[in-house]
Amino acid sequence: MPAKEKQSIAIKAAEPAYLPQLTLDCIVLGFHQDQLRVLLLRWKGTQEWSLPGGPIQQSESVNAAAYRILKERTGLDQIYLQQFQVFGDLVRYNLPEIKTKLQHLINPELWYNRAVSIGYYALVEYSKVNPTPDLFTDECQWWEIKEIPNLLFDHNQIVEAALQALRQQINWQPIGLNLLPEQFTMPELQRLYEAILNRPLDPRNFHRKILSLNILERFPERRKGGAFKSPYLYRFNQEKYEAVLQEGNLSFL
Amino acid sequence: MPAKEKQSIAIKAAEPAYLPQLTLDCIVLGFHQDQLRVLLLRWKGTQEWSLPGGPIQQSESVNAAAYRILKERTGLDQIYLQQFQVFGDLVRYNLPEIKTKLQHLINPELWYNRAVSIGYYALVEYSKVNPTPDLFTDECQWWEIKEIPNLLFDHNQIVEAALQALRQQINWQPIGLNLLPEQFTMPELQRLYEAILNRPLDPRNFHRKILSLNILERFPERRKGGAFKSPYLYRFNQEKYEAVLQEGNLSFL
DNA sequence: TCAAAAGTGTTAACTTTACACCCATGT
DNA sequence: ACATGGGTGTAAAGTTAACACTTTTGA
Repeated sequence: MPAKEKQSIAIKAAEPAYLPQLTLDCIVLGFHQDQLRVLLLRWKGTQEWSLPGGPIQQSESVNAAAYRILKERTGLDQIYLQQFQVFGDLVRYNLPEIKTKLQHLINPELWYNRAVSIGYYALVEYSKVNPTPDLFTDECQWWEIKEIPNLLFDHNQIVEAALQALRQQINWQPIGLNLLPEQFTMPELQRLYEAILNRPLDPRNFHRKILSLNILERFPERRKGGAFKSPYLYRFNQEKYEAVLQEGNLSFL
Repeated sequence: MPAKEKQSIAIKAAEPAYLPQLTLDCIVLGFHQDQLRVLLLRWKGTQEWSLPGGPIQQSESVNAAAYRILKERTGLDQIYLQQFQVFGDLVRYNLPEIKTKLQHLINPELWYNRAVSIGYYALVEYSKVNPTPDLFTDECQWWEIKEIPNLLFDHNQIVEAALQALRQQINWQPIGLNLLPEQFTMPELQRLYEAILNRPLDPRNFHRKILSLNILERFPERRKGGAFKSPYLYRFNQEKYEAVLQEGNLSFL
């Protein structure tokens, strides 16, 4: 990278148009081929990966910053987003190591000694996402949750914390549906839950439980295509779903 | 207040020894005379109340800042503390109004246009607390949760959010015990739960449910003193309690 | 002896779990 | 015809909810 560009990126990151020493990290989760996946970015000129994220502008709320970042990285704007934890330890990762690894992109003097990060997880429909790198990265890609490499910063821990938070929440609220396309089959939904909870579920009990929430509508047609009995298609009833999310007083699975 | 002192307080608040534009608010909950209570501070020379809180030092983690503030306001250091939400809206309260109300304490020019606040709730044993005001306030007092006045900033909303978070958590974890003295009776514990959940509970079912957690030990003696049957005293078994907190896989009440 | 609050058990309703066979479809 | 995966019901176990009377104590 020419020195000029390096300089301008670095200045941008330090600009006082942002809240200093505060960042935001997003765990963007999708579901594809029976696997939970997370969106990661590869930093320019390196093989180093990290979560999408960044600073918060003075002129936007923290939630708006999360939506903005998600919009930039995925192209989507109607997204289920959940703030789940603040990472505020004094030493969250090996800063000298980061400075060295990224010195070709960011002037080492411009790093804060510490920053606090607000963690969000987002649930998105895999097929609608258009993964887009940011200024510092030149690749944005889905990774299977079980194959995530060593990430920069404390991002491995943040992913782990996000998954724990998600597993908690899924006990109370039918979050899983945000990860599926508009039409989906019961076995697909079940595999999604199995992926999130990381354990097998009984199909008969699962079926009964989900239907008892009364947030699904079954289509008359079935999905064709495999060498087996065609499954029914469902979609979820947005209104009833919202009502259930509001109340949040169901225990689930 | 003499101009000199005003100046020094103001400089302190703006000192770069703190993370800029980030603060922390603590909802300190206690239980006394069958009522949930919250610790509030009255600002010097005003009748205005707010939550304890403040900025985070560069040299301390966010959690450490919360413990520090709690220690300063209550004298306690072994406290159940739970980070529950970040308040990051662009406009969280009427800033010009705040500047005016507190201009005798803080130079209006020193306020940030916005700040993000990290909300913590703390559960403490009422009788052990020694309420202590901070630099800006001259009174620190318990208020019944149902009688909280209009607070400065967005603190009424923050209290409301804390209570909601607490009610959620109490479904999973036997939090209530943190609010009671070492020895307590079953009816006391029940009244605590009723205060948090804001609804009556059946004493027989409650008794059974709590005991089934296996975290309580009953003393042979009973508590004397009222014109009625003396209740048994209990304490909780720290080890088993910790184990239950860890797992967090019990649904409760 | 009376008033106040504590202690305690049973049943019905509901929820959760465990479990296995037949069906539809494409090759 | 067969391999693949989808759809479906029932019974037992466990959990939750509803409900009322007797006991102890101090005044």
